[in-house]
Amino acid sequence: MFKIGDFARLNKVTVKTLRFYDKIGIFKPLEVDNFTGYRCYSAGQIPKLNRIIALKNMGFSLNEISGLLENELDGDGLYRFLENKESEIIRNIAREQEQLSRIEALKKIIAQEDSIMDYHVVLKAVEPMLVASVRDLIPNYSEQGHLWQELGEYIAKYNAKIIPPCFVVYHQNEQEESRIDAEVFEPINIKIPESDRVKVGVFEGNQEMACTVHQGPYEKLFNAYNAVTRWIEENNYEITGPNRELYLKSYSDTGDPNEFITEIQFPVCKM
Amino acid sequence: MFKIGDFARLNKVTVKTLRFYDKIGIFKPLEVDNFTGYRCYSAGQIPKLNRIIALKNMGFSLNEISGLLENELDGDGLYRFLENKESEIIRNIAREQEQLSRIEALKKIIAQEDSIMDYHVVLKAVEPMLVASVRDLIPNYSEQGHLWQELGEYIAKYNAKIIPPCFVVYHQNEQEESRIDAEVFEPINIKIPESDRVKVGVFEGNQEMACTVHQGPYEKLFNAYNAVTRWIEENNYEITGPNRELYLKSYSDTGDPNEFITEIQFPVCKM
DNA sequence: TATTGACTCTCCTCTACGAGGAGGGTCTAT
DNA sequence: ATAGACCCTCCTCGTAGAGGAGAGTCAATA
Repeated sequence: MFKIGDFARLNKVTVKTLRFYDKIGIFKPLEVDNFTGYRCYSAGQIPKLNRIIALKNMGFSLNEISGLLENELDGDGLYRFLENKESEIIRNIAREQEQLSRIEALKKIIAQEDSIMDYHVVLKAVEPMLVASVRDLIPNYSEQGHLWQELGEYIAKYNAKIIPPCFVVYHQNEQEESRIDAEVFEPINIKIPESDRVKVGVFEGNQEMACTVHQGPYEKLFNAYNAVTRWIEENNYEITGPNRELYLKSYSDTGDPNEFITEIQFPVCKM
Repeated sequence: MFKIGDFARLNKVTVKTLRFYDKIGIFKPLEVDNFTGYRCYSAGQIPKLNRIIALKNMGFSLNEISGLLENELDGDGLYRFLENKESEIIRNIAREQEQLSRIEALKKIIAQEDSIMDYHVVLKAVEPMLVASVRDLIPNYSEQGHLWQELGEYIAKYNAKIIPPCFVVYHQNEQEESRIDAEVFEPINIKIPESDRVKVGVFEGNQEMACTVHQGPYEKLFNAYNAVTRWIEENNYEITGPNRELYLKSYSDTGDPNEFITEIQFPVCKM
């Protein structure tokens, strides 16, 4: 018979651990002195404690272990249990590899240009949403005000409500290189009729969008584009469609272009 | 200005998360209505939130992140910080690879012989300890009683105290194959003189010992040996010295060999 | 026999990152 | 006026113990 300290030394666990295992009922002392409360362990209990430690070293939680020890499941059940835990661990490792690749990407950035963390890229899922849109060719990026006006008036006419933020998609424009094929979108709350200029429908979502946020005038937006496309490359993602520009704070909110907030989103998937 | 729900939707985090970040002070709303307590966020805060999320995706804790955001450390400091986190993640991955290899080993065992978890092998560190020992050639494993008696009497003569458990090391015996070169050990509490039969000294420890516990008569001990050596092989360890047999419960504690408890320990290192 | 040091007991708080829910106040549209 | 959607604070819960306070117990020594 061992007192708790000796038993702990023998099995290379702490006294705290043994008391904790007693408390949660996974491994109880053989007997407890009624008067002093001293715990008493026997050598015959060592195999069970060893089992617990071995399973813990395989990554099982104490909850899972006590289930395993009590349920006495058959070979097949145990086998499936082990395989589940394996795939869980494999998922964890994959997540950690992702973390490593993101850290590597950031390291490269600060090593090269010492521009410390101006942009941070995150992955988000974007839900499908009901939108109204107007698409047209414009001579340059600045001249899209009339499209917004046209779209806003149309939505107002039908008493729909705009759910910010609004955004733009720049389509590939192969025929005409001098002008930009822009489509401006407003998310709305109810379905309204279409016209030949205004399309209404559900804008599909994307499970993975690589996003970053730019603060300042639109002339410097290219920095944000550089940051995202670089991140996408260095973390081994691929662009799977046209990107969006979300206007989170713009002319209608402030007069100072330094306060403009714009989010860039690229639909991507892991290569 | 956004209410908490809108801001959460926009950034793909939960309301709970924003409230929590407010509470721990890592990301506070721009302003809080004095009367209603409603939190109010602005678009200008999105870059900071994005930074937080990006760093979280690299595996940093919120504590580390708030340190990073406040301290504004230079490129070098940040670089070292990133490298520390990388090596931490790499250690985690290594640990999980270990878990996988142990699970694989267990899977093989239950697939092959369906002997469900009779033995569990764990790694322990063993401390150096003061011991007295007697070494001799014996005709077979059972005939070691006289060695124990000789050792016990010698120790008693010098009033030293025995600190269980006692153990045996079976040395390689090249000259004489018919007899076994056994050395029996008792850990003791004080230094006593040596004799030509009894050696006294510090028995060196081992950082890594692969251990398992056998319950039952000594005739079946070979099963435990099989389990350990197999585990060592399948988890890519190497045996680095002679093994020990610890008698945790034996003749002196019980008359029933089915209650004997014996631990097998092999010093190993990762290949 | 008294004391000392090593050991043990219970009970409390702490860790990280929120999730889930209770109970109650607020806003907006019908 | 009311319903539904929001918002607030405060509480508990999970992992696997670690750390410490305050008090009781045991064995050996002075």
